[in-house]
Amino acid sequence: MARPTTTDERAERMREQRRAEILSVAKKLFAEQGYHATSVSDIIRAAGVARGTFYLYFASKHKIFESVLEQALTDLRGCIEPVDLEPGASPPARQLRDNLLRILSFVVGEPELVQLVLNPMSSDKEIIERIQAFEAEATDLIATALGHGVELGLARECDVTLVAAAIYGALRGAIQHVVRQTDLPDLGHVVDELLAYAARGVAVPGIWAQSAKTDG
Amino acid sequence: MARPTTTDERAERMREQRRAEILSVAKKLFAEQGYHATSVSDIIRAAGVARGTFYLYFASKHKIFESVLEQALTDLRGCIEPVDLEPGASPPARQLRDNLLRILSFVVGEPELVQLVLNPMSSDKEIIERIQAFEAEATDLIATALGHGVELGLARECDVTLVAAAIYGALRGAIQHVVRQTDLPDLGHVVDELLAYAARGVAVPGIWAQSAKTDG
Amino acid sequence: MARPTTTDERAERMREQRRAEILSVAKKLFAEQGYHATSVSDIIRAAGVARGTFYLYFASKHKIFESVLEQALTDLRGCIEPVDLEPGASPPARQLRDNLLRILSFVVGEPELVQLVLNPMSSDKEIIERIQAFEAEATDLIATALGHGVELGLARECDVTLVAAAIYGALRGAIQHVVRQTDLPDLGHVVDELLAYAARGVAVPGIWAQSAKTDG
Amino acid sequence: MARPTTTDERAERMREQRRAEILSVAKKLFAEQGYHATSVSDIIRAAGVARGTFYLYFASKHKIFESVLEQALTDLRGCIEPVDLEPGASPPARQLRDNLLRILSFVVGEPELVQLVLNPMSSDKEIIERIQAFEAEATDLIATALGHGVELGLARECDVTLVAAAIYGALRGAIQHVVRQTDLPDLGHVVDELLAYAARGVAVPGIWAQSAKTDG
DNA sequence: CATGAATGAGGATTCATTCAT
DNA sequence: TATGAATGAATCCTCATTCAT
Repeated sequence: MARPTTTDERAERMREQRRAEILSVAKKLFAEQGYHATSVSDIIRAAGVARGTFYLYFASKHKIFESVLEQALTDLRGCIEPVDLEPGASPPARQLRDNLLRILSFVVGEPELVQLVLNPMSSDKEIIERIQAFEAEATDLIATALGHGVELGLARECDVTLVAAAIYGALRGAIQHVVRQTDLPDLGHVVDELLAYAARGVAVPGIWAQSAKTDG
Repeated sequence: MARPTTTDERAERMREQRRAEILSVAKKLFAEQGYHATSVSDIIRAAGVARGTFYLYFASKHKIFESVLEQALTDLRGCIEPVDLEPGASPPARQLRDNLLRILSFVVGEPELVQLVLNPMSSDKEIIERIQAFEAEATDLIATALGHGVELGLARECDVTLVAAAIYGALRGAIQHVVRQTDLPDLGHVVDELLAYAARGVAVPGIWAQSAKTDG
Repeated sequence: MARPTTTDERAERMREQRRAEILSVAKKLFAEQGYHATSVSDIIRAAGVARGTFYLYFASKHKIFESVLEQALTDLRGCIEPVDLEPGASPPARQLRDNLLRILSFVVGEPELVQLVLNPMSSDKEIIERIQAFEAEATDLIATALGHGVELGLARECDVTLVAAAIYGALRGAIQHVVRQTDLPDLGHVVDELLAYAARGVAVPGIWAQSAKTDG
Repeated sequence: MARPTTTDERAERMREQRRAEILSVAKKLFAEQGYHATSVSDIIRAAGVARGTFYLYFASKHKIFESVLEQALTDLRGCIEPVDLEPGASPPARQLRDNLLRILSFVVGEPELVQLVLNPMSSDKEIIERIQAFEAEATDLIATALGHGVELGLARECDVTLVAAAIYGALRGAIQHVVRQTDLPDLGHVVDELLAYAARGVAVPGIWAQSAKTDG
């Protein structure tokens, strides 16, 4: 406690800071120009570090791109809270709404990441596969939730994986739509529209009227 | 009638064939590896032509990519028939179904193009913009149709552009889902599920019961 | 005599014509753009012949350039009549004047050749050497004449080869000057000025007054 | 004073050295083989540097050629001191002689440059134009001097620009003559011969006897 | 003879990565 | 640690020449 920070710790912190700075700059550039169009020279120029320094923090251009992507996917995952169906939990529709709101809020704050993940202009196979893995993961999540819904009689019978893919796509489409707006829309409104659209598509006929009231 | 093909015509045909062959090989490679990861060397090796020959048919690597893309977008556009609301025309739902069926059939036959257009891994800004223009076009088409639906009382009031973006996304998601399957599913089934999902999402509450019967 | 031209002869003539046509076009292009900047494609396009045809008449791009150059040098040589010092011949100064006039007249009619020979922009070593050989030849001619002049007491003692090189250079400079004029000057005037300048430079002091009268 | 050279300064010097080394090698090759016949591969092989290193110092093959040429023209210009006609200055003939001596001395020490500037074998239009601009400049200088000479009654009336072109040509011819000698001649002798030739050509008749005494 | 599609060696340039200081 | 000069494999493209028709 006498010396809360050793020299090493301070050094470590500076190291982290520098790494973060380079990473941040790279994220911006990758999102703007794509992987191939962004050279290591671009990154070090923008970050104000020497060429050699870059390789002190990242093993290769490929690796820093992976780091950027990893961070993006991790952050995105962090927005999603699996729907809790326990008795005491808040209503599923509510949880769904909160999830969407979190995702959209995050995405609006980091539009570059959207570009990176949803329009991965220029990358190589491995990276595309990484992104597709994320999409599969997200789609699975939706499929699982949808499956539960069907079991519980909340959602109608359907080709669960196909509809999940469609829902993921719808969400993705909506996100792109939102991100492209010059002035940000009311996210609550977007979520409501989205839910109204997506939920109806899977709701069992009778249930709709009620859920509409609940959500609205 | 005596000489149905002149020498010139035959030469022209061979020229076309060769061009098509290179184009086809390039399409495959671009779809598999992306624009940057595919070198002209890759293309000529796969096509079995000399380096110079390539440039006899295409002015540059960029141009051949544009050709591939152009063809894809043109073919895709060709699948879409604007919905005819005239009295004598077949029911809109039917026309919608036919459109979807055509798109899916085409897409299933050319899975590489899907990769190219929907997951344009690696390309440069200009190309990405071309694809986004296509997406905007498609989304606009949907938005217009949706707007008409609302006016006619077939669809409920909603944020038309947002929902159109969601619908485009849903379609896109479904297509990717279909293309990824190893053994092709019954496209009719896919279309029905898709319609069931997408239509409900926008249908006016009362109408659903009927349209469900009609479509199902 | 019955048939003054056989089929072969006619064919031969046509062959010659075609060759000449290509050569002429090539001369123009080489003079305008230089050797390297002029492609075989440029030549055949301008000449309106097929690629293969070109190689029917000229073994290579290099060879056609040699032909162009050869023609130019031959024509240029044709303008020069060695000064005849025999008793009955016209006065040497007169012969000199005629030579210069012939050279300038030719050069003014074929400005491209000047460019080609005097400013051989872009050529390779071998060709440059060919041109230098021509220059050496011309300089030798001048040196010999100058030597005779010294022997005969018409020219003052001097470093004959050096002065010959200077005289050749002076002539060359004057030619370039003339060719660059947009509207052609009076060649007689140019020759007189040139002679006045060049002759004085080598004349024996005393002689000048007379030769000035003679020339003027 | 304690540390006369910082690390930076030393690095800068090394950088300069390397650049100079490549430039020197390139000058030699360009002079020997011409622009087109000299490949970047030739240069880096001769300079013993890697391909990338070349582009570290010169943006392109074209640029390094420009640098070589620029240096040559600058050095050449540096040899010329405009003739000073002020009362106290040394006699014009003397100044002329010194100029010529400087030019010849320089040229003898850098024979490659002569090749480059006077026989610019292979280059493109732009470069040829640059050289012609230099020639025009030099010719203008001579023309101006000659014009003054005429005004002052030192030179006879003549077509100034034409004679200037001839004088420039004569100088050029002499330079080529000198450079081609295997063993270098006495430059003083060359200059005297050249002056004797060139000066007489323009001197007013009467003046010659005197100036001959003065110069000789 | 004439044609022009096909060829492939060769050229200029880029850029991710290394390493001596 | 930080630096940035040096590296060279890899890329796109050109163009003189050939040869089957």
